[in-house]
Amino acid sequence: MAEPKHPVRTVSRTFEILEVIQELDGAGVSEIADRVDIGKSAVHNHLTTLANEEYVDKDGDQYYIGLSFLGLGAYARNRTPIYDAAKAEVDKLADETGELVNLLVEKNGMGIYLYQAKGDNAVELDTHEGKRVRLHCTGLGKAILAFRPDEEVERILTEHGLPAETSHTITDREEFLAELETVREQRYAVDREERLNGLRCIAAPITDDTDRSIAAVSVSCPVHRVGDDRFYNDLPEAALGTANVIELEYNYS
Amino acid sequence: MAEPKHPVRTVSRTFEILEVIQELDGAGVSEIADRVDIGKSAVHNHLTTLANEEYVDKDGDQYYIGLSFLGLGAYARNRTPIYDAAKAEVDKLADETGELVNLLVEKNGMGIYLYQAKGDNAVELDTHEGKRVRLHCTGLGKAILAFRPDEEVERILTEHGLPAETSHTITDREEFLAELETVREQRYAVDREERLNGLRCIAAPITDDTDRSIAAVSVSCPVHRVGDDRFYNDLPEAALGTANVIELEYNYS
DNA sequence: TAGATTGTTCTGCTCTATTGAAAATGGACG
DNA sequence: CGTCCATTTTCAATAGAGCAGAACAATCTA
Repeated sequence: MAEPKHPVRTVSRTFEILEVIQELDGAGVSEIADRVDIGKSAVHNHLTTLANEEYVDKDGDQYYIGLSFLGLGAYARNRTPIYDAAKAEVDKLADETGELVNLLVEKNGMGIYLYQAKGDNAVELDTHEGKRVRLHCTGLGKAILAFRPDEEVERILTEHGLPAETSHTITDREEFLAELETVREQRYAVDREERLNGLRCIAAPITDDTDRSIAAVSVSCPVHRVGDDRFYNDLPEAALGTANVIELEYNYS
Repeated sequence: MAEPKHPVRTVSRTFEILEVIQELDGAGVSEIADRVDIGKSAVHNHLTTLANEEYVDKDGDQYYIGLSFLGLGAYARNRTPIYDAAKAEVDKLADETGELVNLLVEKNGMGIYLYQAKGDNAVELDTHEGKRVRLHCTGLGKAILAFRPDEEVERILTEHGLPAETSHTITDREEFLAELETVREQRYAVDREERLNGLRCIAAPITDDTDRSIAAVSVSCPVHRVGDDRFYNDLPEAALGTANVIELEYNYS
């Protein structure tokens, strides 16, 4: 998006404040004023206004993100057609594997976790619904990029780069493009601790009837608990099966 | 919440715009300017600013709620302790009954749907996660109010009133309080088309160790498909069982 | 009790958001 | 192809809104 010609600064500041509150997991006026570059009284004015409309909860001297955002967030998610088609299947896969199952979509070159379901043994991660991640360092992202036109992949890689998240992250462009080729061949992507140490995933793309990816599902599990046998044999099959069912649901109903 | 002494009007206007977009399910500049009482160019400035930060998606001339809100919304929900304890059980209940299962919490005297899971035969409703409803007209709300101190109930009823949503809504205060007594006795609440014609629900409260309600779960189903037998015998048992498991999970872990 | 920290209120100044009109844009239709 | 109409987008001027800073209140610590 091009820079707005006449930005409304107050709006940006408001969301800046909200993001700080989220980051700090609840915060007070002074604390926020330190991080956002405006005075205490201005922050205070913002917060009382937001609290009045229930966009933040005030508990004593601490302010928290309000549940009103759930209305907007859930609404935005429900508008995403793939969500409706995928949710039940993602739940089922989490149930069957016992692991953490994720659904990711691409928006403006970044990945957004649209939904996740926890199986009984699911790892606890830093991911949560709505979280944004770079595409190159997750299995999900690779699965999505593998089924996009070359020029689109180039554009995204150029815009967002390939910074290393762990020592396993693929940071070389050529190497990454070769990896996408592999993904295309086997129709699923593997994340070998490329975003988080100790975590690996199997991800399968969900494509439309022109074979363009619109989302991806993954099963994430800790390296030390799930051995190679299950990881390289059972999980790809499970993920592919789920992706397939979702595709059918999405494309033909 | 008391009226802010120094409200930041721009913030209110921004959220007003966002709510209009949600209500209209996507809207253009003029359309929004008609509903919000400010000029087109001002609306345009707001929208470009919001789009720049990806809080709205621009598609041609239409603006839509952006997925960035999912991050804030899901975060707010995860901060609600009952969510984590309840989600898996709600899913299970939806699976077993095949109906629509809801989880509601109270905030500032109103009900907020925190989560819902659809069974195979689930009705399609106007409810969605994050939606706010008055407590008096839903089984969920009655289940929550029944396990709150009298003075709190009085305060909420006074603040929000008991407007009729359908011809079955209980609008008389005395009658409503008597209904709560019944709910306390049987430990579940029945919604007999009190919020929507053709829809009835069984709702069970989820209480903490002082027997104060913190949420409620319900099973919703259409009158014409689910007969009295199943409705009055099977569903209460199922809902109570689920509420019970959630309580254990919530209070002792 | 003094001192430190944080939240809240207040006032005037500055700069921002808004208005209103005019210029682009993009269909729809003959 | 060009003419409408409806819409979005730009622009300049101005009213008024948001902000900084100081003062006050409240709470906590030592």
